[in-house]
Amino acid sequence: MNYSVVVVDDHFLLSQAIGGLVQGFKNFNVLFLCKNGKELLDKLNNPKNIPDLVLMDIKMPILNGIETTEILKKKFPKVKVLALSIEEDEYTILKMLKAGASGYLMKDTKKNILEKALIEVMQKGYYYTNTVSQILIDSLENEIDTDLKEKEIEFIKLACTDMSYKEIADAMCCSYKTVEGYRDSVHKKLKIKNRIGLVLFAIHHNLFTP
Amino acid sequence: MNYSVVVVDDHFLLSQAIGGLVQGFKNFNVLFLCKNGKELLDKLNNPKNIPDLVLMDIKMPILNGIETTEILKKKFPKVKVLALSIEEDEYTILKMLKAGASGYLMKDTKKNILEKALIEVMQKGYYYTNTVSQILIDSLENEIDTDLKEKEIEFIKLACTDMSYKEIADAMCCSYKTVEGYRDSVHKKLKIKNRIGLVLFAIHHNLFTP
DNA sequence: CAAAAATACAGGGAAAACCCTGAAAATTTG
DNA sequence: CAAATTTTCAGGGTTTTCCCTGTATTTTTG
Repeated sequence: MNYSVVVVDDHFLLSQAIGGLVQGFKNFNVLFLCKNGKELLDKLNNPKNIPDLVLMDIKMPILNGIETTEILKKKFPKVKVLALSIEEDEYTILKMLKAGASGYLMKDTKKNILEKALIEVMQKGYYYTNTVSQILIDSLENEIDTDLKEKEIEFIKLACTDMSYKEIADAMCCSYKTVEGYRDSVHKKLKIKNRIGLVLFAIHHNLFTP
Repeated sequence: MNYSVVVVDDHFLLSQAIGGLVQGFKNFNVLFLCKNGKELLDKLNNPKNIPDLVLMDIKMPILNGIETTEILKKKFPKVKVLALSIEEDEYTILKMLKAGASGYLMKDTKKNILEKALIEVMQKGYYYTNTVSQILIDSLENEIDTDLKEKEIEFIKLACTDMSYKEIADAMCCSYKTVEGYRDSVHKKLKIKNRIGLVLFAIHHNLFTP
């Protein structure tokens, strides 16, 4: 059995190099490479381009890994997604797995682990490292209260620019006092004490990419 | 002639994959891989480990690419350094070239460009893409006033946390008014209008890694 | 060594951010 | 449809940030 793989990553050298590694594995061949999620989804309109597995980076321009995975799994549930990211952040990992990824490989992954992961995902349907499993278990216990509303997320993204809250209110077409309300609830939910903390949270949790 | 290459990058898959690419090039072989600058410098204490060329990432834990290159070029001026980074930020590129790098490859570099760059660096002594050349020219014209003082850089790093300026003053063992002075001069130099802008600048220019 | 420049710090005022309480208006739900 | 909840927004006060002018103190430089 031979499996086709697509690598999606905006870092060209990385995707090309990973493609090379995958091509070297038994039973796997690389179909093509993509620079971002948009490019991948466009390509998949042609049935010839549908792979068995997608190796997907998370931080990407235009359409990131989480959004791309959500759309991809809706349209093509059979295509397996293996997340491949530099960041090892709990929140992001959970988001990616919720979106439908079958596994999550970190930046310190070695060649033979990549091969093992590819094989297990195609055969068992999933591959979780110990670190990822532990995060999953912890998340069940803690039940992280991070169900941010749409408006709150929109606010956070704007709070990551050098706009004042008054300017943010204009941009969101609402009162300045409403923006203060968003800020207060976000501060409470995320246990953050000021706007700098909010920016750092947003970056770490991929709500905002600087 | 056969040249030895060392790859320094905290992203294991990337360094391994790039190592694979380089190993495939004529006249080049990979000596070893490193996870950060500290690891590289330690290894170089053994004369057997001194390569002809180092492919160096910039964002790394412990010791970053700029600092590592500075130390490396002082101790071993003959070793060529080729920067290999995800970020294409003017300030960082200039810093890296000033530190002694013989070239700067961006994230969209392709396999054959990498080979060409390696060959040119070893033969001509340098390799600059059009983008990098343009940045160099622009910098000469604009003479970017970004010679931040030590204290200002220390301040910026602290301003990237959720500390108040009062707390920063305590941390820096100086008056609150002095901290305000640092802030004002930094705002002026970098043409920034508030603390969020400063954080974003610091991230983009690798003064701070979130 | 004197002039110039850089550095550390102050006063004081305006703007923005922070943080309560509370109350219409809209939405969800039994 | 009425009750409960969520969302939007207001008043008002405190703290922090921002920004100006100005002045000793130290350092650099001709």
